[in-house]
Amino acid sequence: MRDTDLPTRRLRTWLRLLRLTRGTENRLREYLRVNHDTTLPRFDVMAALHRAHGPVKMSDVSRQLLVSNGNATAVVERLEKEALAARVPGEGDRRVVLVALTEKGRAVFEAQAADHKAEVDRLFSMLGHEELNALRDILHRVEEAGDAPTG
Amino acid sequence: MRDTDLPTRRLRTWLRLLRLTRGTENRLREYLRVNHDTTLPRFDVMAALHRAHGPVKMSDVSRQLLVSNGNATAVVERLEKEALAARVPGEGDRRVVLVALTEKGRAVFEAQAADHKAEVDRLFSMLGHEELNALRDILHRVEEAGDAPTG
DNA sequence: CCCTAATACTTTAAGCTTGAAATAAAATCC
DNA sequence: GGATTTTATTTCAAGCTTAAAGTATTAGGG
Repeated sequence: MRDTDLPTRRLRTWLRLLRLTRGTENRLREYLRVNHDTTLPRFDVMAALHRAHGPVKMSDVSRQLLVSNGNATAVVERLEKEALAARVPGEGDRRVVLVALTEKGRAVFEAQAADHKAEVDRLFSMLGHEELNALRDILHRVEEAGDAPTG
Repeated sequence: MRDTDLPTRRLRTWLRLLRLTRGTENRLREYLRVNHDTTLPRFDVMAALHRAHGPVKMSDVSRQLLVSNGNATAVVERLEKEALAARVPGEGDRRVVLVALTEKGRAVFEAQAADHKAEVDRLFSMLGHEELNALRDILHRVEEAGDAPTG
């Protein structure tokens, strides 16, 4: 396959990338389910809230996670039902709704996050600094392209 | 961030990879919806059937796409309802169910696939042979690891 | 052979996700 | 400053997805 044209190579690479991502997500989902009785969407939203060190607009949650508005609403609703997150009305703009982790949510997330990081480390243990550098350069190149898929 | 430790770098790289994949999937979903009135799961299943050049076991579909058995059943059911795919009972083993594209399904898919490939080519147009080579090496390294997430 | 275990698939309940419509509030424009 | 448009969020219907339980069939071990 030495002379494969670029479009074909790009397609094949994308399919392999997608497969790697799906497989990794499956492992992490299983890990979070078995060890922390939670799901990836919940974990992702809590991670976004934790990262922010304070209340976050609903729209920022969905923008960051690249999911729809309705999705953010739904997941936050479930987190609220378990007292892991709480909604606060926006101060200046009354259309805005802010979300933040509760005390309980912060504690629960930090325990999950430590384990999650260790699991990711294990899943990608075959990649050292050199490979990570190469991957960093490629991701950077994709992200900086005007119509970058990551917005 | 020059001295970031490996576990942290692996986690950050994974998060960026996930973001790239989600963004790309969002674009392709939108593209298929607008231009071909179909969805990614349907497209993925049809691609697996098309690739096989003949009937495929249900279990092979789910294994290939890294989704659950029940999911494969559900998506195939919808494809069947639109006469794009058809189920055939397995010959030797009566537990087995085989699936294949119909004539219509094959024609429909081939049109979709050509456009899909062009769109992927566009989304990754910033990657040339050199970057694809680097990415190929990294993916290969991950895949060949014993506990590779891609199974 | 018959019993048990393993395999292939489907069904079900619950949760996830999207796109579009609905609601509400703020910004813009005569 | 009242009408229109834009922005922020929620609601809704439909489809996607999983994990677990259920059904049917085959394989293996006395």
